[in-house]
Amino acid sequence: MINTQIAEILFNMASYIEMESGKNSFFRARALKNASDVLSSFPYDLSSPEWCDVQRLEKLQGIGKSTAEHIVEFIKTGKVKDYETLKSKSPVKLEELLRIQGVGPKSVLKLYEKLGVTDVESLKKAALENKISQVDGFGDKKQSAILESIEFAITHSGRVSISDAEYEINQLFDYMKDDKNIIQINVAGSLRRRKETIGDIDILVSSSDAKASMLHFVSYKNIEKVLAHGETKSSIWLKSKIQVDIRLVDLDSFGAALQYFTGSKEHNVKLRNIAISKGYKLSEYGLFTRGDLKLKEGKDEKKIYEILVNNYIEPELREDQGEIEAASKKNLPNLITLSDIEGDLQMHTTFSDGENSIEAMAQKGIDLGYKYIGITDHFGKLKIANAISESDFETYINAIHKADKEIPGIKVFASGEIEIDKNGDLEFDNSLLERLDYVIASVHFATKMSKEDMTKRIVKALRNPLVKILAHPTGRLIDQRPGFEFDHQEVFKVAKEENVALEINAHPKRLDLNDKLTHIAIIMGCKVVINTDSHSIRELDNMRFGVDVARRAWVQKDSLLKIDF
DNA sequence: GCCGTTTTCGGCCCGACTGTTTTCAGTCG
Repeated sequence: MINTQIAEILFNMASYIEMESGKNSFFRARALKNASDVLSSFPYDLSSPEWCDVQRLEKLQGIGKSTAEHIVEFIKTGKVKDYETLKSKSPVKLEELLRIQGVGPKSVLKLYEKLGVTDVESLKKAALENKISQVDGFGDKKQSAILESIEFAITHSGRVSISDAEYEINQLFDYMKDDKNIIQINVAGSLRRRKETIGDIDILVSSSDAKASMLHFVSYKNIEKVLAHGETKSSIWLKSKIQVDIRLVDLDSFGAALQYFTGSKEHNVKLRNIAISKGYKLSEYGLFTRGDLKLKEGKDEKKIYEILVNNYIEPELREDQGEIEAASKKNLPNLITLSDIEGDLQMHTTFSDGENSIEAMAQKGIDLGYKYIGITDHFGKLKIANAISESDFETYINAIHKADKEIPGIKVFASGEIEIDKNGDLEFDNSLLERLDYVIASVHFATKMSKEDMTKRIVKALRNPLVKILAHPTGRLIDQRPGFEFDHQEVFKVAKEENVALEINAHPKRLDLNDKLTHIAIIMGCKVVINTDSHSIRELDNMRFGVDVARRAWVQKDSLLKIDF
């Protein structure tokens, strides 16, 4: 998305400015970084006509005239002149060097001036030649830390999926339980906010013996390297290349610390300002009355929210997307939970590319407490997915009907995932499709169309009365490929008119629609349906990741698809 | 560069940790 690109440019501009030694450069840089944060969590497409406007953008908190002009310039020309100038004036490849942990703009400047370091390659060379440790302010430890960070950066792609992060944290928590000094332990940060990808994992611990608990943490067997080991804060790299930061806090501050370290940064800034306006000071140590600095509340996160904004705000909402205002007006959404999910309407069996039988999927559905499942094997020309042909149709639908009849305790719907062809038609005999309980339509091929053509293609499929669900609407794969381009607003509008539910695909690689688009869709009145798109019984457990997306998108029960087929 | 019950100038969050120092700068979150 273009928002991310612009946010990245602003961040990079800030880093170049930070390298300058001008009087105000520190604050100019911070302002740009702040603007970058605002844009990276901004839910609307900045390139849309309503937002690509300097005067409109300037009204956003943290965006001033100059940043607004950069944004519009980038959308119109694909470049920001000031950024190009900064880059061309600078002798170093700053963006590349800053990916090395522990290396910041000041170090880059010094290493360039003293050693002529301009990129990661020359940085590595200087370290191997033992030159970095000779520079003022650097030493042996710093030099070897830089070398290790370079190695790490090569093998570490950046963010990991929420499912990988969750797997790691479960293992680590099992280990931490062996330390009997621990009174309380919680995950914080973006994992607690249930973001789709996680940069690093933050955990918070209260212990009767802080020193011992910290030692226990840094002795974990899956550690690749201990980055920091202090009294109240330590950081490690796991062998799986995920960074974990731990904080030790007093039980009396636990709620405040949990609030603080859960973030997001933007949410916290706003909450702290509310605290100030109400005569308090909020920090990770507690909520204090401003004059005498008396502790008002620290232990209980819920109470802090209640004092400041009348209502507890769920972690998934803490992105400064209006949740603080909504809380103050007692207008927060009543978020769905996993127990609101009554079934799963997209899954594949051995009839196409799945691993398990219809019966096995149904049994697992029963175990999960579902009222229904929908079998949606691939149909038509998708050879790669072993799709069901028109001549196989009879066998397939009979097998589902048989399972539905013979397995008590769950309704098994007969359905299929049908490809939307380039023209927007369903790639299968529609008279056969009519015999299914519902049709789930999706795009897998010919995705490199113009935005206009793709919009027309999807809209035409939505107008087909057989189609009840649009599966993984954007086709994105997290960290692998961006979604295909189409006019989201137009598609959502038609989905609402035609009563087609938009899928939140719960597979951790997809999570499509994402939180931002889902939020826009439900505001426009669309229904959403969370499906796992499972290809095995194991994957049916992924439902929770879809629920995370829905919660982050403010989805309440009345926005979920109600079965009427 | 951004912002404003301190509103067009003057201030901007801050604490922990590390490494290199002997009181502090840089980085990170």
